[in-house]
Amino acid sequence: MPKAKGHPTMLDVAREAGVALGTVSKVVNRQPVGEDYKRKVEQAILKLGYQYNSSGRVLRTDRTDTVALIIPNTINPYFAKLVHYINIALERRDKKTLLCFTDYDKNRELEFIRMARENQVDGIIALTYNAELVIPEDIAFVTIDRFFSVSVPCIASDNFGGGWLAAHRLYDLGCRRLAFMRIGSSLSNEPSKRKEGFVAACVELDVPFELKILEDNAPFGEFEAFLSSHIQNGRLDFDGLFCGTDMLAWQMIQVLKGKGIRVPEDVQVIGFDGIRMFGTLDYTVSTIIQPVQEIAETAVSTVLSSHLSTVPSLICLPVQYAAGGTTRD
Amino acid sequence: MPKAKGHPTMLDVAREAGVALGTVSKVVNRQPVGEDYKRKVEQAILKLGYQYNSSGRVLRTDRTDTVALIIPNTINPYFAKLVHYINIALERRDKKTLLCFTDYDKNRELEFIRMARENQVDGIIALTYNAELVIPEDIAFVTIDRFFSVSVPCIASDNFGGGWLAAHRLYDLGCRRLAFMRIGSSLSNEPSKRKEGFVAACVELDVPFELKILEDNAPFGEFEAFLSSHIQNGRLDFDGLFCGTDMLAWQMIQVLKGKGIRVPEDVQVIGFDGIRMFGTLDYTVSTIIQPVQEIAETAVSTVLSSHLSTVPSLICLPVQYAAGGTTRD
DNA sequence: AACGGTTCATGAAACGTTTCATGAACATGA
DNA sequence: TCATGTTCATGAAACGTTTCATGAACCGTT
Repeated sequence: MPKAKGHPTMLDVAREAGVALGTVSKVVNRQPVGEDYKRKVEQAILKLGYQYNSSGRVLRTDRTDTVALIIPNTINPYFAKLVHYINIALERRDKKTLLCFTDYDKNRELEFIRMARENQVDGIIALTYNAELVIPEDIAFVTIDRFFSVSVPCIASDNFGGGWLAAHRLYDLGCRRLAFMRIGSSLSNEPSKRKEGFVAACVELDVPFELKILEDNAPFGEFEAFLSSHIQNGRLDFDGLFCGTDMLAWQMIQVLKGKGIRVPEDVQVIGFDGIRMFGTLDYTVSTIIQPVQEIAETAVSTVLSSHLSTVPSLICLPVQYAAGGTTRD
Repeated sequence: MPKAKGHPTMLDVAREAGVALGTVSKVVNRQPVGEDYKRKVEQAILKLGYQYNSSGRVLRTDRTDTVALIIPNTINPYFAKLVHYINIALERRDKKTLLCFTDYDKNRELEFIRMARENQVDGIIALTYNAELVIPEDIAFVTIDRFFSVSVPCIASDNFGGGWLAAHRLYDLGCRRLAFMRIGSSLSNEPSKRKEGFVAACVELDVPFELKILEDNAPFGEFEAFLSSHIQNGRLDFDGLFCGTDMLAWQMIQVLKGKGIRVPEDVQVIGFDGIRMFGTLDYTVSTIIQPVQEIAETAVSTVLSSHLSTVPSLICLPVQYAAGGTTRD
């Protein structure tokens, strides 16, 4: 008779079935077991309503089948998409997702990493803006969009190529004077390379260009002032604008419209990310699409295999251009 | 000397410090311990680089400090906000979030619940569209936006009141003929009450109204056909439109504009949710704002206390109206 | 000095699983 | 028939923590 206490255990099942504890374990784990033993165990499991309890295995084997995911939030649709596809990719491999939103708070990040280690996670995937973060060496760690060191694999899209592509596309669409805008100057991460690619293409095309990079918490009005300073007699003195993110592009388009500048007639605008309005509609700005699903898939497969082999230190995945009505294509 | 094998354990710390195992446990758990003992243990922890391992505690106490969260996706910004605030609320209580995106797939839901139980989670918070879901009785369970039974607490915003408010607001803004649109007819859940509230207000105000409810996977064109059928000589025969979600409202506004109907001059439109474009900007449609943060907070506190007391079976949280440029206020 | 009361260190037992050395049972080949 | 392999059930040990009964040490009171 099973103990009056909590749920029945493998031992209870073994007694009920008249077999050994180890046999029950094998049946539960689908290891080879004689037919009649298997049948007896399965009947006992049904009869007692036995439920597997993973805590025993975790203690014994240190295997939790859990990956921790660190990301600032899901309010930003790019992050939301990442979280989604990472969870899907993990689930397909029968792994669980332990979630942490940092809200850009360093302490929450550190606290969570400590907690994740306490919980014996199989690995950590992190998208962090904390430049000083010390990556633990003894745990599988993969970063997204930020390169730390050759021993920590970083997954990102081809930001340089994306910037290059944006400039070329604007040029091909007839623009002869370009501008780039971005917010967030303090941290040098992979997305910073969007500017580098843009500049490289401008130089290569021998086309004049402007750069405007605001500090992280700069007042929004500074962008407006920048635009105003480039307007003479109601005309903008550049005809192609590349923004670091779709969200910024969207905001700039509102400002431009407010000033009577037409998009795409007077100025063509390209953003970055490939974010759809409300997650389902057409692209609302012309954009460089990040391959979010592939980034997620790669991050997951990398973090799960990083203990096996020497892993690449930086993986750049190809981006794609998509017209969205803010360019003349 | 600690065993050559893995990380040092409490027992290693105890030996190093020359105290008993239980004493180390007390220090780690901040239970009262004599000053000198405490000091010795802390030194030993530092010296050995001891790291707490939660698997022992989980096995012994069945306490994982983990709550499972089941939600269709984070692509939908309303879900994304919920996930965010639920995680924040859990983290504030030192709980971890185990995440599952179902993508509206029943099997994934069931599989995840089984897994969550195996992992001894402290509770489950679920936003599900699976009407036939059988809620396990032996685990703390809280639902969002869908009522199952009196024994399963459900958290939602005041959907009826929101529908009522939308109709009243449209009336107060001068509308004298209203329409309601929604997608998803198969399931009767809390958000379905938006229509009920809307209808109740229309009856109360004695104002004529139309209802258009599409099946879950109906082609988008049916909405367009519905609108077309209400246009005579380039004029819409209703002047106030309430949509079940902001996303639908946004889509309808695009369609209306395409047909030369001006918003809000010719028809005023109110949505539901309070979703901001890109998560940061002003409301892009006039809307009934759901108190997402309060919903999250309430769901978390309910699921964590549901073993203590008898809990309410349905909690409705107040909504709020916000103008967003698609109404004349 | 004796006694009751309080505080707190001690260390063994228990949690539910996996793993592994052992040996039983049986099959194969000479 | 015996030697040799092969398969597979057995059950004890181990994983790292919490908990609890025990008793030592100390304090204040009579």
